[in-house]
This record gives sequence, C-alpha cells and structure tokens, in this order.
Amino acid sequence: MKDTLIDGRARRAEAKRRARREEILTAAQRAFSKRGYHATSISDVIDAAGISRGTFYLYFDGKDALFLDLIELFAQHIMRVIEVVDPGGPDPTGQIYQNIRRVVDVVFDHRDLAVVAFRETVGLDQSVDSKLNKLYGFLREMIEGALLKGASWGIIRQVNARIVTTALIGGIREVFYQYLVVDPVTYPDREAVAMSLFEFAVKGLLP
Amino acid sequence: MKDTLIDGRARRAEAKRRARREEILTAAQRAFSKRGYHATSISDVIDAAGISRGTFYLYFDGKDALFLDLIELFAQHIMRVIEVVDPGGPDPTGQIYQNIRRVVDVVFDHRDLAVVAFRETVGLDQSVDSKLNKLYGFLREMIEGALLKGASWGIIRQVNARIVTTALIGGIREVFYQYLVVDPVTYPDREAVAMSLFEFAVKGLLP
Amino acid sequence: MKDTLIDGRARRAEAKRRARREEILTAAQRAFSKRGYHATSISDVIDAAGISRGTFYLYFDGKDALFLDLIELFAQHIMRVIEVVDPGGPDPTGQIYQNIRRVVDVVFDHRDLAVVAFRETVGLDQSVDSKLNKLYGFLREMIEGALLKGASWGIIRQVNARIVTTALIGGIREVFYQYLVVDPVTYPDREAVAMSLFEFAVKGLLP
Amino acid sequence: MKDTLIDGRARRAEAKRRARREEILTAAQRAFSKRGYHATSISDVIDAAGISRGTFYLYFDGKDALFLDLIELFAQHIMRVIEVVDPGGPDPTGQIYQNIRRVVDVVFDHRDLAVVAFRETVGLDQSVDSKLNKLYGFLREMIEGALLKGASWGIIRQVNARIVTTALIGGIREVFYQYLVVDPVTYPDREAVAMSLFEFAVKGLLP
DNA sequence: CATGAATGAGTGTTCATTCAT
DNA sequence: AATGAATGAACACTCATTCAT
Repeated sequence: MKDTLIDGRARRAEAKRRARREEILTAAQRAFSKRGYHATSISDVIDAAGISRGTFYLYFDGKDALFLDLIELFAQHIMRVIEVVDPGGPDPTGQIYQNIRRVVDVVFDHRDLAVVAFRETVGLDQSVDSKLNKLYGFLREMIEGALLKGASWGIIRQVNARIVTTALIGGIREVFYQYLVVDPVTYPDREAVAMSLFEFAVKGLLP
Repeated sequence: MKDTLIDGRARRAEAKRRARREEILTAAQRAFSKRGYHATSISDVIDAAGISRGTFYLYFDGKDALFLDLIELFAQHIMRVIEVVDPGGPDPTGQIYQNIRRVVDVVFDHRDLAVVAFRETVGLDQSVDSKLNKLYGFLREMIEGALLKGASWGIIRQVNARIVTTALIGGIREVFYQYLVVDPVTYPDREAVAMSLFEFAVKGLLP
Repeated sequence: MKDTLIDGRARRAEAKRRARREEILTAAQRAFSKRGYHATSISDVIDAAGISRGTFYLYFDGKDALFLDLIELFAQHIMRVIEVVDPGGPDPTGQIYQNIRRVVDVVFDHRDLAVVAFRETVGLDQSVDSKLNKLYGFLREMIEGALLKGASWGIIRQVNARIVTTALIGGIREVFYQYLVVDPVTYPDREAVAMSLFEFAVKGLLP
Repeated sequence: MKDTLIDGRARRAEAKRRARREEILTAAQRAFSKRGYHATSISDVIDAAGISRGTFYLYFDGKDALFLDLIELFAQHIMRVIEVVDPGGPDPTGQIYQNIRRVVDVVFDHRDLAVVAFRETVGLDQSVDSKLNKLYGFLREMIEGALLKGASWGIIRQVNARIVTTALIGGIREVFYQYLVVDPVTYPDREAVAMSLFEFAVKGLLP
C-alpha cells in the first residue's frame, strides 16, 4: 500500500520532470531557430521556457548539451522514417518518393527543430559536428547505396554517386530551409513539395 | 602645381589605403573561413592582418560590416561570371555547362571567401541576410529564368521552377562545401566537378 | 500512561535526531577536510551523508553553521584534555608533556576534524572567527598561565609570554598539519611526536 | 631622432604599464588580505584598483594568476633576505637573529602581502600550492640545514630537525599572523618581536 | 594616419537556500 | 520528518568598440 503510494509519487514526479524537460526543449527549439546557436543566450531560452536560470541547469548540462540534444532529436526523427529502398521490390521509385514524402512530413511537423538542424553548418563544435555528421552520414549512406544499387539494376543512370548524393542532400536541405525560414509558408502543400523534390532528384531536367 | 602635388599625394594615399583594405579583407577571409563568423574575433583578424586594433576600425565600421564586405565580394565574383543562357543560341546546354564551369573556377580560386559565404546560413543578421539574399536572388533569377525559357523552348521538362532552382543552388552549394571544408582536396579536378554538377542538374538520375 | 508513551516516542525521536545529526557532522568532517571549506559544497556534504538537501537544512541553519559546529566540536575535544599545570605539584614538566600527549591523541583520533580546524585560518567569517578565537583563547590562556606561573616558580626562563604562547600554538598546529595533510602518516608514533613537540617547546635549541 | 622619439614613447608606455600593474597588485593585496582568496571577487579587486573589468584582464590572466603573482612576490621578498648561517663564522646565533630580524622587516613592510601569504593554507590549488611549497621548502631547507650543521658543530642540541623546523615555521607564521590580523599593532616594536622569536626558537623555555 | 590601453555590457555557469509536496 | 525541484544572486571571464596620444 505504502509502496504503491511511493511508486505513484515517483511516477508522477518522473512524468512531471519529463514534461518540464520537454517544455525546455520546445522553448529552446523556438529560440535557436529564431536566432541561431551563437546569438541565442541561455537567458533567451529560460525566458522562453519561463523558468529560472538554475532550473535550466537542473535539466541540461549546459548550452552545448542542450543544442546537442536538439540535433540528436531531429536526427532520430529523420532516421526513423527513412527506409532502405529495395530496387528489386515493387515500384522502387515509389519507395524513393515515399521516403521523401515522410521526410517532408517530419520537417514540417517539427519546423523549429528542422531549422535548428539546418541552420548550423558543420564546424560548430567537436561534439555537435559528430552528431550532425552522424545524421548526414546516415542519409548519405542511404542515398549513395540506393544510387549504386539502382545503377547496378539499370534503374538509374551511372553517376558519380558521391557527388550526386551530396548535391541531393544539399538540394533537399535548401528547399526546406527556403520553406521554413526565408519564405515560410504556414501550410505548405506537402504533396507538391515532395513531388517537386522527387522529380528534381529522379527525373532531372531533360524532357 | 601645388594641386598636382596634392593630387599625387592624395592618389598615393588613396592607393595605399585601398591596398591596406585589401590586406585586411584577405586576412579576414582566412580567419572567418577557418573558424566561422562567431568564433572569429576581431583580434584574430588584426593579428592575421598585422595591424592594430584601432587601424581596423579606421577601415571598417565593425565586425558585421567587414563580414558584409566579404559576402558582397563573393557575390560580385559569382555574378560576374554568370551569363544568361540563350536557349535559341548555339548549344544551350553547353552554355549552362560553361556557367557551372566558371562558378567552379571562382569557388576554387577564392576558397576562403567561398567558405565564408557558404558556411554561414542566412539568418545571421538583417544586413548580412540582405546581401546573401541579393546573391541568391541573382542566382535564382538566372537559373529560374533559364528553366522557364528552356521549358518554353521545349529543351527541358516542365518543372516547378522555383523549387528546382532552390534545390539546384542548395545542391551546388553543398558540393562545394564538401570539397572546401569537410573533405578538402588541394587540387580538385575542376572539369570533373563541373561535369558532375552539370549532369546531376541537367540529366537527372533516370537512364 | 499516555504521557510515558509520548515521552517514549519523543525520547526515541530525539535519539534518532541526535544520531542523524552526528552522521551529518561526520560526513561533513570528511568532506571539509578533503577539500576545504570553500571548495566543499552542500551537495558534497549531503551526498557523503546520504541525506536529501532539505533534510540538511532541518538539522543545520546552513553551511556556516555546520562549519561552526565542527570547529566547536574540535575545540571541546581539545579543551577537555587540557589540564592546568601546577608548578608546585609533582613533576611539572611531566604534566606539560602529558597535556601535549593528550592533545596528540585527540588530533590523531579525530584527524578529519583536526584538519578542518587547522586548515582554515582565522578570518573566514565573523562567527567562525569567534569560535576559533575561543579555542585559541583557551589554549592561549592555559599556556600563557603556565608560562607565567612557571617563570615565577623559577622553573622556566623569563620570556615574553604572549609571543611565546602564540609561537607555541603555531608550532604545534603546523606540525600537526604536516602530519595530517601535507605528509600524512597512517599510524604515526604518537609518543615520538609528543616528545618532539615537548622538547622543542620546553628545551629549546641550545645544548 | 625619430627613433629616440619612438623609444621615448615606448619607454613611457612601458613605465605606465608597469605602474598600472603595480597599482593592481597593491589593490589586490589589500583586498585579498582583508577577506581571503575565495571571498574576494574580481569586482572587489577592480573596485579597489579603480579600473574596469576588462582592464584587469589586460594585466592578469585571471584571479588565480593574480593570486599566484602575489605569493611569488612575497616568496621573493622573504627569500631575498635569508642568508645561509655559517656556524664556523663569527657569532652564529647572531647570524640567526639577523635573519629573523630581516624577515620581521619584510613582513611588517609588506603587511597585506604577508597576510595574503599566511592566510591561505596549502591546499588551495595545484599551482598556488607549488608556489607556497616553493617558499616553505626554501625556508625549511635553510632552517633544517642550519639545525643539522649547528648540531654537528655542537652549537645546538640534537633534535628531530624535521619536526622542529616545521614547528619553527609554524610558530613564526603564527606570531606574524597575530600581529598582522588578529591583534594588529600599527607600529610594532620590530626589535622586540624579532628578539622574542629568536629567544623562543633558540633558547627554549628552560632557564 | 596609426596605435593599443581602456571600457563595460554580456556570457555561461555555480550553489546556498527555500518551500510545496 | 523528509524530500528534491526550483530559485536567483553572484561569479569569473570575453570581446566589440572607443579614444587619447
């Protein structure tokens, strides 16, 4: 009886703690996405989160750790929805499209987070770099593998897979950045964005 | 007589001033490209330039203004080599390739400057943004115009010109960034880089 | 009947409370002796004591008060074993030696506590000062009294009792500090330490 | 002509710089001696010195470095006036007395500095420790050497040189501390202080 | 023109203490 | 009685910018 009481308390405390952490992460996303990592101070974050200075350091080891968590979070979101394309399976290009479509969803469902991840280029910091590189390395591997396999199956052209992979990532990144930051559209036609990216990536410009 | 003397002096002084300014800009390129805008201090720049603190502020209004000048410089370099593609002229795709080829030259001839421009994403600052947007707007216009014209001439497919333009710029940018920062190659095969970018942009992935 | 019940409860509660207090004091001794007053945080103390933050403030008014209690504790230990030397009694110098011997025992039986008291010099804080001064004042009085009485009985030389007392205290303190902190010996030969201190204090350097 | 002008300027600048540094050191002595290392903030120091925050860091690497400099300064003062006692020379005990007398002068001529050095016990910090240990090691060596040599010449008693040396240093330290902090005397009778210390150290208490 | 000493607002971080549960 | 999440004042330190020389 008492144990369940204690457990209940502990559970509630744990839930509250998690919720608070989430709140801070959300506030940080907004703050970082608005002004970038360097220009955002801890004061900005705690003001946005409505907490005190000390409380922030109760939940995060520091500014770097917070930022790292955000990058990690975004990387997980993206990596969760990417599926290896099977060129021998049914409708391989359809599989590619579905991957793009799901990434579009992740990005527009987590706008601030996506902006944070896209805004800062590699080169910020050792540990941030490694997180970003983990994400980009993952994407790279997926895409490059698909390109090579697709070429061997005769589904796509022989191309310099490395360069094309890089270009694809950059292209997709830029399109999102445009939609999210430079010229934000509240409710973008996700289908259209995905289709455009897909066509650009797959069909090229020649008629 | 005295006027010519003064003019001579003034001219010499002006030349010296310009040379000094150039030196600072060059030093700043190296500094910013190595560590990024935020991590580079004015001390880094003046140490690299071999000038005193005060002198720096004699030539530039401040850190932001210096950075702005660098962006402006790069934008001019790029904008100078881009030529409007005439779909009715001889070998229109060749014209596109030549544009890409010339951009490749600019980037690899001004590595530090290019890194500075590519490293910091839009969003640093109001005025930096406007400079970068001017550059990107220019590129955008060129490419988008070519796409639309090309489509109307039946040379290229009907695509969402806006999105594809953005993707192209992002793709090119990313490829350069990879070559310049992440995995730098001292003497890249410019021809090969240009050709890969060209093929990727124009031919797409389908066989 | 109910009263005795209440009394029993109260007594048991009081005992528990005292035990808890003791535990915290012991943990604090270890913590303070290891890292000094300033470098030791309340977190260090409560971690060492295995209690929660709030509990600590239930037993002590704060960090200063805790420290004060430790100093007080040490002062009591020392003051308990010092006995007034009777120059007219049997073997007066033996009495001095026995005092030193007992102090040696107290110090080595309460190493951590001794280190705490010796480490921080007078000047930390108003109230800490007064506690330390109480201890030193007591020692001072004992020693100075013995010196004066001894001189009047012709047992010891005429000296500036105030200065010599101070020097004696400092000398003893330093020797202990050396043994406890700088060059700690797990099982020092207490007899030898006491004898050295005694000879130094009493016999001087002349042959 | 111009060179001498430049040299003159540089010399004046250098002199001014040195003077400023001295001012800060003096202010820091007062501040640290009043409240101790930990309780003294950089704000205290710069307020006392009448300079701005930034200026402080122009002259010192930080709080630790400043403190280190003070300890070093005191160590040099002391070490400069200590002379090796030659037991075969004229009046060996007189030589000891002269050493003590000179140390008394140094201490009372640099009260604040002496308090800073005496207040903080070994254990503050790695580098501070090493500086303090250098000073104490030096004193230790001087005194221990004199004790051993003196004993071999039959001038002083056979004693445990290590312990006695420690006790002497502690005794002297405490006496100074008393005069400087606990019960400060504006114009102490330096001769009397030196003589008391000397008698205590050399003659002991027996008649 | 050129200098570099001086400035002070701003940064990320710590920690003794409080108080609702 | 016991807890530990929350607080915010305080800290050491940085750096873009100014200005007397």
